[in-house]
This record gives sequence, structure tokens and C-alpha cells, in this order.
Amino acid sequence: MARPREFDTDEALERAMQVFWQHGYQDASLPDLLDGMGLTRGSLYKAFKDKKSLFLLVLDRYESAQVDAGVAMLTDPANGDGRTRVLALFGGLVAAVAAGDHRGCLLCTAASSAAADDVEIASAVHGGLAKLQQGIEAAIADIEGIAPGDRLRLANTLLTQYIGLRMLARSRLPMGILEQSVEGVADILDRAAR
Amino acid sequence: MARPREFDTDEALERAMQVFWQHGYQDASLPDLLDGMGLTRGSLYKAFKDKKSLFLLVLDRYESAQVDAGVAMLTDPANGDGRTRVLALFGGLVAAVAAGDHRGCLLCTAASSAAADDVEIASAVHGGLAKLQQGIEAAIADIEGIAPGDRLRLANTLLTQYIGLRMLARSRLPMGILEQSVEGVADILDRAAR
DNA sequence: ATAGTTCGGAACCGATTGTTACACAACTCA
DNA sequence: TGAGTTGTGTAACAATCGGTTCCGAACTAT
Repeated sequence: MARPREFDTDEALERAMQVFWQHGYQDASLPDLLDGMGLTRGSLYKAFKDKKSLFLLVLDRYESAQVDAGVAMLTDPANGDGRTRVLALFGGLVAAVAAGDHRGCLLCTAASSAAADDVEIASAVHGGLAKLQQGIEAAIADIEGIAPGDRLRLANTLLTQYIGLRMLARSRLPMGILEQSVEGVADILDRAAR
Repeated sequence: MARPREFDTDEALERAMQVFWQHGYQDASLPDLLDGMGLTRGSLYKAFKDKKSLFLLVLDRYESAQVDAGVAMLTDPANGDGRTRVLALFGGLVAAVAAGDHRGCLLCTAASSAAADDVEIASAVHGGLAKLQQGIEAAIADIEGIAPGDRLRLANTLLTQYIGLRMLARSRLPMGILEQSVEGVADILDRAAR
């Protein structure tokens, strides 16, 4: 009935996520996206409406890929006890930076930018972070010695730590913080568990 | 010999800081700055060279005003013991947000934006954060029961916590984290001191 | 008075922003 | 094969960006 699409929508979305992840919502220019996605203006607007709609799809993809993977790791008993799983989350973060990944967290970057003024974007960002929050809380619940009443507060502390570290990862600042952050988190966990 | 400046340079710089604080370096447009500072293009370029030079002056002002004030509070024994001083830092942060201040941290915002690619800006940002790091470490040194070898790591953990909280403050997300963050920090301190 | 400097303000620069319009190509279905 | 439909590619859009340059007016110091 009509001409078929010459590119794979899913793959284009994946590439768009990489561009937004590196540059943020506003600082990712349309030429940046077109280059990264490998298509032209006409195709992009035909397939994804406009820049904001594309970003909302990317946020959704990020949540169902990156965030859900982290939550799955935090909640799967096969990965060890709760303490091990939490430390694995932060260890993965440090390892990524050591490997040259300075993109930080797509959600955190969006949350602190002017993009957060948009209701739909803010809502999507909030959903992703809340999901991560619950993942951390679930892992904490699998650590012995931590009172149930302390779980939420501790989870919030760790989520804040996670956000701070990902911002530092993005900054490329030689503060020497990331290198010993896992030990710092381990201290928090071990001293909370008594 | 010449016509005197009709505006106060210091006051203009203060207003410029407010604009950059709220919008970040890139997202603060020239009209934004002109409106906020209450002067015209000709005057701004005559007095401050260009946008980047103005921002560097603002970063310097931020460090010698906001950061130094925080460090002074962290290091002055008149404000109580080290624990009290650290908690006051975070308490002030929470109070500011509760009062409607969602500007976050000028240094943190700059650090995570593309402005950090500029060497001079990155250097100034690093200097400010390092100063804060040392202030926190000094306060920790005044807490009994914390081994000297643990101070730096604990200071880094708290600085990360501080950065994360200020990013959350900027996001306006209703995560319910800021409200109980002081208790979370108190837990970290109390459990580290044994 | 005069030389020197800064003022506010407008005009303009080239570049970039996200978006739209349109002609053409490609495909399916009858 | 031809009609109908949709994607592709490119040009052009209006708006804004940061930055620069000009101007007559205002003012001070010599």
C-alpha cells in the first residue's frame, strides 16, 4: 500500500539514545541527531514527530533498558545477597567510568536541565528514578541487620550517592572520588547493618 | 578624564551570578543576562569582554562568596563540633529548597554541562569543589571516634551526597529524598564514629 | 573649552536553532 | 499497469543565538 521504511526504527531509537545520553536534551542539536541516527530531517520528522517526542521515546527506551537492567540486577538473588548486589551497582558505575564512559545518567542530566520544566519529560524522569529507588530498597531488604524502618531512608541516601557519582562521572573532574566510592558505600552498608 | 560607569560592577556581577545560577552557562542567553543585570549589550561587552569572561568572573565570585561561606561554617568551632557543622551544611541546603530555592549548585551544574569541556571553566569548577571537599574533611577531623585514615573517604562520600542532593534540589522532583536527607547524613556520621 | 571615555541603544553579522513544505522515489494493491 | 500511499531528501523557513560595531549623547579631568 505504501513505501516501506528504509531504516530500522528500533535501531534509530537506540542511536538517538546514545546522542541524547552524551549531549543531554537541549545540547543535542538536530544535526547531531541526524548524524548519529544516520537519517535526514524529513525521515526523522515523519517517523518521530519532533525532537521532544523523540526524546520521550528515548526516555522510555532508557528506562526499559538501562534502568530495568539495573533493577533486575539489584533484585535477583542469583547475584548474591543484598549487600553484594548494591555494591555491584556502584562497582559497575566505577568500571564504566574507568572504561571511558563519561555520559553519566541520562535521567539525571535531564532532571537538572531546563528540560525538566516540561511536564511530560519531568514525569518520565521521575518514573525512572523512582523505579531505581525501589530497586535499591529491595536489595536493602535482603541485607540482614537493617531494620525495616531504616530501609527507605538508607535507600534514599544510596540513590543520592548514585546520582552524585554519575554527575561526577559526567564532569571528568579529577577529584579522586569515584575510585574509592565503592568502599564508601560498603562502609555505609556495613555500619547500617547491626 | 572619562565618563564614570553608571552601574556598580560588583552589583552587576552579583546579578549575573543569579542568572547563571538559575539557567546554567549555556542556557543563559545574552538577553537573559542583559535583563537580569539591567544593562545593554554595549555596556556588558565594554565592562566584561564577553560571555565566557563574565562567567569566569561569576565562578570566582561564587567561590569566594558561596563556597567560602560554606567552608567557613564547616571549619569554625564556634558553630559547634564537627558533626553539628556538617549537619548544618546539609540542613541549610534542605531549608533553602523548602524556601523555594531550586537553583542547585552553580559549580555542579557547570561541571555536568558542556561548559566543562572548556579548560578554564573546568579548572575553576574543580577548584571550588576541591575547596568544599577540604572543608568537609576539616569538619570531620573535629569529630571524635573517626579514624584519621577514614576521613578522606568519608569526606568524599559526603561531598558526593551533597552534589546529589543539590542536583535533586534543581530537579524539583517529588522524590521525598531531600526531606529526610539530614537524618541520612546523621546516620552516616554517627555510625562512622566508633 | 577640549580631549578622552563610557553610556544606552540600535543595527548587523554569520551561524545555528527546530520546524515545515514540497517534489520525487518507492512500494503495495487492485 | 496504473492509482494510491508513504517514506526520502533537500530547500527554505522564521526565530534566535553570541558577538561585534557603530552612533550621538553624557560626563569628567585637565
